[in-house]
Amino acid sequence: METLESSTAKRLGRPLSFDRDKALHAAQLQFWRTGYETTTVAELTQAMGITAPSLYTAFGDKESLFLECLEKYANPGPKTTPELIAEARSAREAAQQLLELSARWFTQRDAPAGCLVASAASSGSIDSQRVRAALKNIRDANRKALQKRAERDIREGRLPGTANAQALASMTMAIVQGMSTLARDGVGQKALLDLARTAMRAWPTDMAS
Amino acid sequence: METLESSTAKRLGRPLSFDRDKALHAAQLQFWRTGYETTTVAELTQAMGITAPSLYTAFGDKESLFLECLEKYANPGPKTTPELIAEARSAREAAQQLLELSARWFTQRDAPAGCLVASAASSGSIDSQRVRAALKNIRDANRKALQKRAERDIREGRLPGTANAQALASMTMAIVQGMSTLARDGVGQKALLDLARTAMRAWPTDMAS
DNA sequence: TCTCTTTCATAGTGACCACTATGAAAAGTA
DNA sequence: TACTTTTCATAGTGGTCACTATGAAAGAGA
Repeated sequence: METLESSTAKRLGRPLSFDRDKALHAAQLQFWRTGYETTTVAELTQAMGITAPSLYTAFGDKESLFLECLEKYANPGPKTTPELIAEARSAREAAQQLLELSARWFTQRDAPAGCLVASAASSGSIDSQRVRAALKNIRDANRKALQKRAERDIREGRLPGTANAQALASMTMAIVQGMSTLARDGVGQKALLDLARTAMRAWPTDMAS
Repeated sequence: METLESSTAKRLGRPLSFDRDKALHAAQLQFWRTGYETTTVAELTQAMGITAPSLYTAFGDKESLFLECLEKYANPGPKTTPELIAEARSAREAAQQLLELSARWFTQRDAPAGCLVASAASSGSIDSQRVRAALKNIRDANRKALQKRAERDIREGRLPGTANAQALASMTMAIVQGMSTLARDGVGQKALLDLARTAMRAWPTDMAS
C-alpha cells in the first residue's frame, strides 16, 4: 500500500500551465475587493489569468474556490488566531495586538481595504448559506477564544472579578468588524491606530497575578 | 399657475391597487434581510405582493426602490441622526444613546437582525457604486457629526483637551457597525447592551462646563 | 355612455450568470 | 514512435437576471 502522493510528486499527464498558488492569491484579492456573490467567474478568470475550464478543474467551483481563499486568508501562518489568543500573555494584550494588527492589515498597501471575512458576504441569498456559515464560524471562533481567555484572566486574578468577559470580547471583535468598514470608507491607518488605542481604554488594566 | 399637486389629491386614471407605503416597507424588510445586490426583483415583488410592472411604474427601478427604502430607514423621524447628535447634551451622551439604541434596534422583533446600512452592500461590483456611495454617505455623516460634537465638547471644556475627537467618534461608529454583524451572527440584545456599556468606558466622563 | 388617463396581468426581451461538452495539445511512460 | 493521462482553448449550455411591450381593465370627467 502506497502512502498518499505528495504534492510535489510529478503526476501523469500534461502539467498545469499556471502557478496554482499565484492564481489562488489573485482570486483571494478579487474576492477581497468585490465580495463573494458579486464577484463573477469571468472576473476571477481574468484576475487569475486562466480560462474557466482551468479554474473548474483546478479548484472545483466558485464556492470551493472561495472557501479555499478563505482558509488561506484566515490561517496564513502555522498557528490559528484562536491559538494565538489562547497563548497571549493576557486577554488584554491579545485584544490590543488584535486591534493594532487589524488596523494595519485593513489599510496595507497592495491589498484591498478592509477585511475579507468582514465584508465578503454580510448579507446574501440562500444560495450562499455555506459561505456565510464559514465566515460566521471564523468570527465566532475568534470571539469565543478571546472570551475564554478573558474568563481565564478573571479566574487567575489578572482581570478584576467585576469584568464582563463576554462584553469585552464582543466589543473588541465588534471594533475589528467596524474598522473594516471604516477602512473601506477611506479612513486611514493612523486614524484606525488611534481608534484602536482609544478602544483599549475600555479594557481594565492587567493586574499582577 | 397651480400649486404642486398634493399626494392625497385624486389623480386621473385608474388608482393604485396597493398601498404604496406598505409595499415600500415590505421592500425595506426584504433588502434588510438579503442585501441590495443579492435581492432579486422576483423576491421583492413577492414580498410586496405586486407584479413587476407595478413595481417599476411605482418606484422606477431596483436601485431607486432601494434608495427610497434607505431614505426611509435612515430618516424615520422629523430629525436626522446628525441633527440629534448635534443637539445632544454632550458627545458622550450622544454616543451612549447611539450605542444603546443600536443594540436594541439590531435585535428587535419583527425585523431582520442587524442594520440595513451596515450590511446591505459592504462589498460589491461596479454596478452598485451609487448604492454603496449612498450607504457610505450615511455612515460618514453620522461619524462626522459625532466628531464635530466631540470637538465642540473639547473646546467648551466638557471633554479633556487630551481627548481625541476623531478616534472617539470613529470608535463609536465602528462599534455600531460591529454590533450589526454580531446581531446577524446571533448575539442577543442583552449581550449587545452589555457590550455598549463596556465600550462607553473608553469615553472620558463629562466634566462640568 | 363615451373618452381619456393610468394601472393591471400576461408573457416575454436580451444580457449575463455559473458551469461544461468537445477535441486538440502537452507532458510522462514504454 | 505509440499510448495514456491530464490540461488546454473554443464555443457553447440552460437558467436566471433586471426590465418591458402589449393590450385589457379600472377609474374620473363630459
